Amino acid sequence: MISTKGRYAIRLMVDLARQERERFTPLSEIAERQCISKLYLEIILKKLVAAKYIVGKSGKSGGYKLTKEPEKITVLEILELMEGTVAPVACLSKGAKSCPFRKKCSTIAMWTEYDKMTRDYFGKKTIADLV
Amino acid sequence: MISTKGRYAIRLMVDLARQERERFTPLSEIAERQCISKLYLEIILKKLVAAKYIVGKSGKSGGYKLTKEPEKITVLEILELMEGTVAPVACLSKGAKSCPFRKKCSTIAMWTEYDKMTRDYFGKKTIADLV
DNA sequence: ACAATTGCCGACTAATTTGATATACTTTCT
DNA sequence: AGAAAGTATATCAAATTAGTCGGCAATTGT
Repeated sequence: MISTKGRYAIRLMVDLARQERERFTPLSEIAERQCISKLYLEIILKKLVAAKYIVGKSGKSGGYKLTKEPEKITVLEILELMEGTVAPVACLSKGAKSCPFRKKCSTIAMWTEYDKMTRDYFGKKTIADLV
Repeated sequence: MISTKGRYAIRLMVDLARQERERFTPLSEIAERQCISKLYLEIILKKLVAAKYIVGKSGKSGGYKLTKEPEKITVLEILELMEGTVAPVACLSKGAKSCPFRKKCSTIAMWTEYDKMTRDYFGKKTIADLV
């Protein structure tokens, strides 16, 4: 299940996408609109800033804004950033240690197909689609 | 992400489906074949027995067997039994308290569609398909 | 210049889930 | 009787989740 970090991150990006493009939107404004704790949102924003999806600006009339068009940001990217992976099972996430049982595993094909479906769905969905 | 409970349960069902239909297969045999701790598998089997997917028989030449044809058991059923839900987000799982933010939520439609895809995929996949 | 505003950073915590393990007991067949 | 098997209950350590808190740094409107 997608955690609040991933879910909130998407809502946050959509919220920013709805604002005037060049304006810096303060966190307190977003938090209030989205009904999410400001303190908790900070953690999420920090990651998004580090990954250069948004930029922050301190001081009066500071805030956050997107660094690129919402059309060019997929939901998959954001989810992978926040959740680490969207793989349905541990053995399909990147960096997973190879499973010695894999060759005999009766279920791996099913998980692989489902993983592909998932990546396809979220990889085609952009932030702009949700605005 | 699907936990080991769900994943092991499916492998276990497939393993049983591969055995002679009326024979009781002892847990130790399954555990060895599937490389899963016998003690841990017990927890999983207990749930499957309680839900009447399999029956256990004590004593010598005892073990477990399926109660119905593998063609009639979907992966979705097993996953829901073991994981509680396959919903991608909390607000779509059954028994979730209604979200006051739902009407304004920019992402609920996406999650709902993905949830439908998921239920469709696993609802059509049966244990027999994995044998 | 300065005070208010806003982001940035690291640590902390409480509750829950996960992936088991251990022990004792009951049932059944030979 | 005794071995082989399932049944039941309890416990546990580690990780994850969802948040909170306090303080520092940057910026700007006046």
